[in-house]
Amino acid sequence: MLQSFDDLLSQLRPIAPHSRVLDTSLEEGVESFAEAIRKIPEVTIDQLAELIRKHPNWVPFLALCAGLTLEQLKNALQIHFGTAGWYRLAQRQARELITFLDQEYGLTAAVVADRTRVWTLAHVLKERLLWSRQRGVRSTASGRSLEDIVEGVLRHLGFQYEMRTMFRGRTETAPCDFAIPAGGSQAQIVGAAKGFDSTGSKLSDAVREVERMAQVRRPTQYVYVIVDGVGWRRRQSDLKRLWALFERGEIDGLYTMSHLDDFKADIEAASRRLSIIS
DNA sequence: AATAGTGGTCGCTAATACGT
DNA sequence: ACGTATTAGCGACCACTATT
Repeated sequence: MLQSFDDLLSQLRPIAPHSRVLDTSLEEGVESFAEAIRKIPEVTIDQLAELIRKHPNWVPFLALCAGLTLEQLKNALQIHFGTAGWYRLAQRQARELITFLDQEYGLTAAVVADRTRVWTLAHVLKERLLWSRQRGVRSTASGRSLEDIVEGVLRHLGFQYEMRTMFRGRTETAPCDFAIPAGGSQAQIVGAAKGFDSTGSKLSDAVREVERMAQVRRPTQYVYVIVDGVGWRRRQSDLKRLWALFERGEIDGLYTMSHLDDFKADIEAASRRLSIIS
C-alpha cells in the first residue's frame, strides 16, 4: 500500500533490462556485409553497386559507413529520388544510388577508410559518442537555426518582439515561437517557426501547437507560420493540416525559407494595419 | 537541480506495389 | 486475382541545451 508520494517515487523501477544484444538477423547481416567489403579487390562505384544489387538489405550498412543513419538515408533519398524506398532503388538503380551516396557523402572514400583502419578502443568510443551525442546537439542547433532566421527578420524590420513565449488570445493562452511586440496580452502578431529534417510525432505536435494558436487567437491577432526541412516531405499528412488551416484562413500566412520576402511584406502590412510602431 | 523544449531515431503496422 | 514483399505513416522514445 502506498503511504506517500515519496513511497510512490521510491518504488519506481526500470521497466526494460539493460541489453546490448543485436537482433540475430542484423548481426548476421553485418557480419556477411563486412566480410564482403573486405573481399572486394578495389572499392569502386561498380563494385559497390554490384554488391547492393545482389544484397539490397545491405544498403543501410553502406550508409553507416558514410555516416548516415537509416533515417538520414531515407531523408536524402526522398529529396534526390523522390522516394525513401532504398530497397527497390538498390535493385533497380544500384549504380545511381551508389553514385549519389559517393558524390554527396564520400561513400567510397569512407568505405576504404573504414576497412583499412586498425580499430582501437579510442576509435570505438569516439564513434559511440558521435552517434549518440550528435542527435541532441543537432536537434537544438537546427531547431534554433530556423528560429534565428525568423528572429533576424523581425529585428531587421525593427519590430519589438519576444521569442519562445506564450500569448493570450480571447480567453486562453497558447505557446508561440515569436510574439510582436511581446507575449502575454500584448501580443498582436504571433507566429511559429518549425524546421524538421527528419520525421516523427513531433511534427504532429508542431501542427497541434499551430492549431491551438489559431483556435485561441483573438480576431485581431495575426498568426504566421514558417516551415521548412525535408521532414515535412515525409510527413505530408501533417503538412496538409497546416495547409488546411491556411486555406480556411485560420492562420494568416504560411511560408518556407524561400518565401521569406513574402513573410516580410505580409508582416509589415499587418503591422501597418495594426498601427504598430516599427 | 529540475524541467521545458528542441529535433532526430526507432520499431511497429497499415497501405501499396509487385510478381506469379 | 492473389499473396508476398516493400514502403509509408505513425507514435513513442532519445540525447541534448536553455531556462528557471
